[in-house]
Amino acid sequence: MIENKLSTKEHLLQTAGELFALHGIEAVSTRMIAEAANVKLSGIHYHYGSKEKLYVAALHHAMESDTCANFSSVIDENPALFDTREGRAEVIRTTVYRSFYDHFKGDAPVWTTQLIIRELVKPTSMFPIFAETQVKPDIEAAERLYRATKPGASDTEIAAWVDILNSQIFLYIMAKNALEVLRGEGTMDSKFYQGVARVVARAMILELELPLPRDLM
Amino acid sequence: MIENKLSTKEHLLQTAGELFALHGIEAVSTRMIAEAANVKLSGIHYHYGSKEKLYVAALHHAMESDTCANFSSVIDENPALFDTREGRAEVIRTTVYRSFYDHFKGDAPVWTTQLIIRELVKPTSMFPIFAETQVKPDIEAAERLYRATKPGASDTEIAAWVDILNSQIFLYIMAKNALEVLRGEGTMDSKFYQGVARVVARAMILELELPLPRDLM
DNA sequence: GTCTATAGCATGATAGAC
DNA sequence: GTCTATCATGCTATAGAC
Repeated sequence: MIENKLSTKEHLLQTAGELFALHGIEAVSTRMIAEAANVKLSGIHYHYGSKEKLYVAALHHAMESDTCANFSSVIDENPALFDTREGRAEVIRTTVYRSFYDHFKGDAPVWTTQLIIRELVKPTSMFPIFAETQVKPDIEAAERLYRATKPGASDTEIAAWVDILNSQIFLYIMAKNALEVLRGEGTMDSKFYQGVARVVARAMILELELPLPRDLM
Repeated sequence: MIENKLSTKEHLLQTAGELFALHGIEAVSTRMIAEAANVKLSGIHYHYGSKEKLYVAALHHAMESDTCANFSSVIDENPALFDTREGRAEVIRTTVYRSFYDHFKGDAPVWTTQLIIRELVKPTSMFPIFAETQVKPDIEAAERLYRATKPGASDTEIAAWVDILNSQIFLYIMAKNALEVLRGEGTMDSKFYQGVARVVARAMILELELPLPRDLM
C-alpha cells in the first residue's frame, strides 16, 4: 500500500496519540514513544520540540478529527423534530444511540476520542479550547431541548440530565479494563453498548416526561 | 488536642492517602509525601518498605473505612420495602440520595472514596478484593431489585441501569476540576449534588416503570 | 533529517551514624 | 526511630557528527 507511507512526523503523532490515550501523558515516556514508532529518541525533539508539544499536537489532531454525534449535531441535522414532543423524544433517542455507536464502534477503541476524554480528568492548557468548541454547543443544544419541554428547568436539573449520557460514556472509556474484569472478559462488546444505549435513551426520555418511541417500549 | 497526636506511621498513611487520591499514585513522589507529612524520606521506607506498599496500605485503610450507601446496604436496612412496587421505588430513591450525600458531603472531598474510585481507572493488584467485597454485593442487590419488577431483564440491561447512578458519581469525582471550569467555579456544591440526585432517582425509577414517590413528581 | 553520546535532573531505595 | 548522605536508574532534552 503506497498510502500507508506516513511521514516520520505523522507516524510519531499517531503512535504517541495512541499511547497517550491508552496510558495517560504522565505514564508514557519519550523512550516508549520512540521505540513504538521505531524512531530515534532525538527524532521526537527534532519534529516536535518537546514531549508536551507532541501531546498538544496529538490532542489538536484528535479534536479536529472528532465527529462524534451530540445533541447539537443531531438537532442541526433535522431542526423540525424540535417542534413536537414526539420529535424531541426522537432527538434524544438518536443522540444517545449515535453517541454510543460513535464512541465504541469497531474492535479497536478510537484513540482520538479517548485522548479528548482524558482532558476531563487532568485538564491541560488545551481544555478551554475543547470546552468552547465541543462541549458548550452540545450543552446549549441540550438546554434548549430540555426547556422546550420544561420551560422552568434549572441549570442543575439540565446538567444532571445531560450527564446521564455523558457520564456513562465517560465511565465506559475510562474504566473499561476494570469493568471487563468485573463483568467478564469480552462482555464489553458492541452488543453491550447497544443494550446500554436503549436503557439510557429510555431513562432520559422518561425523565423528561416525553412519549417513548415505539422501539423503546 | 491530645487526640490529634497520630503516630508517624498513621500520619504518613493519611497524608499519602490524600495525595494519592488527589493526583494518582504515579503523579505523587515519595519526596512529596515526606515533605507534606513533615517526615524524612527514609521514614517512608522504614515504616512501609516501599511506595507501592504504602499505597496498598492506604487503599486497604480506605476500603475498610468506606461506608457509602449502595443498593445492598439500603435493602438490608429495610427488607420489607422489597415487596411492593412503591417500596422498590423508595429503595431506589433512598439509595441514590444517600450515595450522592455520602460521596460529596462536607466541603472536603472524602479522600478514601476518591482513592477507591481511582482503582477503576488503573486497577492494581488490590482491585479483585475491592470488586469482591464492595462491588459484587451492590450489583447482586440491584439485580434482585430489577428482576423483582422485570423478571426477564438481561444482565446488560441491569448493568446499564445501575451504571446510571455509578457513572454519574464516577464522573463527578474524576472530572470535578474540569466540570467546575465548564460550569463555573463553586457550582459543584452540595445543592448541585442534591439536584442531581433528584434527576437520577427520577430517571432510574421511571426507566424501571415504577411509581414515582410524591416528592419526585 | 537522522544518528550517537551525554548533560542535567528527579525518582525510589538503601547504608550507616546516632 | 530518625537523621544525613548516597546509589542506581530513568527521565526530558540537547550537542554535534554525518
